[in-house]
Amino acid sequence: MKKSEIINKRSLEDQAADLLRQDITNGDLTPGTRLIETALAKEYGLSRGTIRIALHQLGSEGLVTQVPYAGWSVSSLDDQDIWELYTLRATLEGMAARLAAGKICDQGISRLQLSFQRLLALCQGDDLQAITRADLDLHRTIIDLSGHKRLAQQYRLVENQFLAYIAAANRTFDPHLVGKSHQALVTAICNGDGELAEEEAVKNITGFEQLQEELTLHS
Amino acid sequence: MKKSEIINKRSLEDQAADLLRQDITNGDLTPGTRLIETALAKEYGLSRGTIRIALHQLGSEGLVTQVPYAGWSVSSLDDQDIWELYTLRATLEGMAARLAAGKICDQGISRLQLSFQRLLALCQGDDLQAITRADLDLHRTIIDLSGHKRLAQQYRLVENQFLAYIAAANRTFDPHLVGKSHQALVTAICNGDGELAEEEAVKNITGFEQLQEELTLHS
DNA sequence: TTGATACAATTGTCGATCAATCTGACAACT
DNA sequence: AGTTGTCAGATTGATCGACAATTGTATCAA
Repeated sequence: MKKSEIINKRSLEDQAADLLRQDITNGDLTPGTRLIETALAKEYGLSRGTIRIALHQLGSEGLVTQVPYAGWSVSSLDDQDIWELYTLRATLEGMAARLAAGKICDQGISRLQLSFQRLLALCQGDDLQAITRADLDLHRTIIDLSGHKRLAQQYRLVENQFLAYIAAANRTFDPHLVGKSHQALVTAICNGDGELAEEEAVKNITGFEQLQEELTLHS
Repeated sequence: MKKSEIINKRSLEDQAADLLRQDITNGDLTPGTRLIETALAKEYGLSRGTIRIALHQLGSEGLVTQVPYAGWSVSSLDDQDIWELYTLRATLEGMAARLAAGKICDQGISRLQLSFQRLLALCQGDDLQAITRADLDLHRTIIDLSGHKRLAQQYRLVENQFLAYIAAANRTFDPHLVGKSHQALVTAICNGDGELAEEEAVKNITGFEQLQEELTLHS
């Protein structure tokens, strides 16, 4: 553990962006909410210029939208956007799973199994939020094991937008399905079978897409 | 063609970022070049704050790197970075080719063929720069035909870093190979064969990767 | 060689200021 | 009724000047 990661050296710009990002992905700021630079500056105790850079940052991440001279607002997503997030996420996760399987090592297997076991344990209960966090942690572990910085970065963009959408939509799911659906993926990676791992990762996400479709048919 | 796209309403921040981006991807600014906020502000006739936002933008695109309190510089790439760009680009282009094949229409076929023919024609000569531009245009057309905004956006990030690297490395290639290697990809998309199109797109890029490896073996 | 110090360069951050543009409300006109 | 003009308020676009924080470098002493 590096000391440099403990000591707070992050610029205020980044910290402001972090706080806002968290509020959006948590669902505290719902899509459509207006964000006023001066108001945020006063609220965070920072200058307008600092807030401005943070908002531009979030804008490039797709979390907030800017209308020139009119203002910023939390991005809202239409059906096309949701489709884009699902398909892109599937492709990126598939790639990560293939790479991770190709360079898996003992330590990697441990990390993966640990994360997976935690998820399985939580799936016995019904704390949906905790399950979601564990689910995300598992996926992030796979991305991490791929050892691909840019892939991780692009995945984070998709994931954050995805989170903002999920949090706002307030959807529910069956805890039992979540745990099982990851079994094949985890074992494929641990076995070093890249092709199968990629296939399972994609199946994992598009499976949820189908589930999503069924649910929306009712409305 | 929307009139709103003709009238110049772009903010100075964006325009400054565009200019810098172009200089970097063109190779006018080589990796490692230091960028000083005050100097740029004076050079562009803009205030420091405006330049600052442009630099932050380019930073999130991976084109420039920031060392706190020390300065900005044009990003340099090591072997790992190059590998990341190749693999990520292959995956994204593969996805785009698959999607494009799945929704190909007559107009799309026309656009694709036109772009491809232009590339073929240029490959008879030896204007390497023109060939590169035509090559990029063909790839961008495929990305466009996928109808996936986020995919296009993420691809652009990879492409720009790629361009900066290529421009700095000043590599050469055989004009004849470039034209032929795209034939299978184009026909696969026009035939609506998504699986094949994805495969060919990936093969297209990783083929260049192998070529790259051979070249680096000499050094 | 090492360490301490001083100094210059550069970014980090702030605050104030004015211009440009969007928004909404309301009046005027057809 | 529906369109157009006008006005005031809100918000961003952009500039400037100032100072603090940090890094990098050169210098000198032990």
